[in-house]
Amino acid sequence: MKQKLVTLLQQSVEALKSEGILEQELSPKINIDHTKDTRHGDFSTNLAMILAKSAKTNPRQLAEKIISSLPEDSTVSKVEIAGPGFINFFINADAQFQIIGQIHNAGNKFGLSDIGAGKKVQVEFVSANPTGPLHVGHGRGAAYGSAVADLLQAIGYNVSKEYYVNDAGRQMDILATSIWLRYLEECGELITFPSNGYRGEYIREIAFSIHKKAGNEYRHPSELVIEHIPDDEPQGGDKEIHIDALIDRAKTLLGSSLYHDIFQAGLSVILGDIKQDLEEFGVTFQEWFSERTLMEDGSVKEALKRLDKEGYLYQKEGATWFSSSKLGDEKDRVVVRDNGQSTYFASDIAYHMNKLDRGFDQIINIWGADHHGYIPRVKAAMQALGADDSKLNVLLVQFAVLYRGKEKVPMSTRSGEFVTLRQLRSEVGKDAARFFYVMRKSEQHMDFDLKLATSKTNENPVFYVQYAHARVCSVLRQLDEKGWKRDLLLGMENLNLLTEDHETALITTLSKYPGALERAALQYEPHQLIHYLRELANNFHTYYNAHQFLTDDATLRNARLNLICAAKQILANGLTLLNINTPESM
RNA sequence: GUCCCGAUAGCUCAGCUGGAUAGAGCGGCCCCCUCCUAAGGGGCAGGCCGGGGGUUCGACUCCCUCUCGGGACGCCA
Repeated sequence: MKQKLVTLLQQSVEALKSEGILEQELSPKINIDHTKDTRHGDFSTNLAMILAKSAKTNPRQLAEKIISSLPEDSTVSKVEIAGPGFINFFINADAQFQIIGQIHNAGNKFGLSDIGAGKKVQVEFVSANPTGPLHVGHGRGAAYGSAVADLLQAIGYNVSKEYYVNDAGRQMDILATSIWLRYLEECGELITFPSNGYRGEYIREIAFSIHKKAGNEYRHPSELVIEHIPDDEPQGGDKEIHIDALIDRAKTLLGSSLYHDIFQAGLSVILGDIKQDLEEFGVTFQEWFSERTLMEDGSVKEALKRLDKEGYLYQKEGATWFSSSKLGDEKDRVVVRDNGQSTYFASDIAYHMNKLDRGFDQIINIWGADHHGYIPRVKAAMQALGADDSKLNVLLVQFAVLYRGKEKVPMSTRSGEFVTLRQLRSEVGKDAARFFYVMRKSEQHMDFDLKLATSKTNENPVFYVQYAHARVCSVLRQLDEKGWKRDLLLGMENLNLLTEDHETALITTLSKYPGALERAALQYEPHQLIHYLRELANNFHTYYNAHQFLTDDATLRNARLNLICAAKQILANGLTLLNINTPESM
């Protein structure tokens, strides 16, 4: 409908050009908006106000001329000038009704489009270190990332969802060592657990199962384990030095093969847990990309070689630096440490090189907001690799701050004191969790009150939307119980009986769905879709309370049924896209 | 100190790439089930859109500045 009005206005502008009223080279962007107030018609444009200056006349006069050279069209019943120079369009009711038939014909495909034209987009998200279960902070990234990806898919992009697994590096060594120490405890050794180790209960569980399976195979006396190890922080030492020494000790005592066993056991259990957790949350990935493979297959070396070849690497103080400051970063960054190990950032450069090589037209990274300082250096790396860094789009997600009532819940992965995504799901359910997470703008701080979210009294907006869907289903069941049958054709032929204010409002809202979906997708703002669905549900509930659908008059009844079934379809399309269930009864 | 994000009703937040009288939910008060699930609906009260400048026909929206919150600034990942 919008497109149609744009075309009509374009024709009018062309006509005015040839009359010499408007300048030839003018090609204004034509803006059509839904009106907020029905007294202003259905659509409006600010075209006259935009062009008034260059046409050297006032907006209302110009609007007059635009209207008079507007071609006749059967869908437009009235055109008015209002306010400072808005041109308001009133659409024929018959044309408005068409949306119901369109929704019925397209079904669950209604709203989908090919705006993306099949362009390849990669969305990388969650990518939490596999050192423990996902917590509620990761949950937000998961919900947001999958929503963004699914929305882009819906408007015709070819989307690939990916999880980058940080299965290399010091954190993983700390994990392996933590497991080993718990294992030693399991064997009966007396161990003072490092303050910097992973303290979660899941570590003990992994240790327990290793002990159960392998007995004392990995056991060493605690005296040997702690011999000459520098003090931990509580004893006045440095916790980092302490844990690094323990890692070295683990590697020495166990040897690389046995150490790798422990490492691998930890990784596979935790990663398996994460995968299952996400799957139950309705989040799936095409690719789980391992950081370690980048190191093992030489990609990291290759990436550094390319940077070196372009003259972006130099040596200083025993380390290798990338001169990212030449490319917009605030300072240069180390890529190979003085101990010969490459940094996390080096892996990241290789990873993005890999993404580029895979030929994505657009790369979207979803990161926690605390990583925003990384954006310039990654973009710098992409430029250094000869790529267009505008291909990379980093979306930031603020952490959710948890509250229990008025009390802030402290969270730290190390201390093991955190609320997991799994706990959240079991308490509030998948639907509520996803809905809540995506309800807010991603870069907005979010207060997540567990008490409120876990309370059985439902102030939860997800039910409001789901209930609208269930209510339509209920009406259809009632129809059946009354021994009536739905007559689709009869309803379609009598849509013109839908003249109540509530009905036109609902129809208008339905017609906004494709636009809402498109905007939500292109702006990476799934919350816009949520807001749309709430508006739609509200329109429906109001209508439901004001009018009886199952009237004795079969023509009116079937017309109304067609309308509410269209509403049901859109509710289902939107909720399904967000991976939220559409219950038939509640 | 530099950078990022935020500041809108008592609370939590929207405000659709600058538009007409700033909205919703919750909380408060008042109404609506002989009627398709009241997990619903209707109404009332509640706002210097953080302050101040600027651009514009027009600003919650864009620019500058200040104030106040949150976060980031490692040879950690």
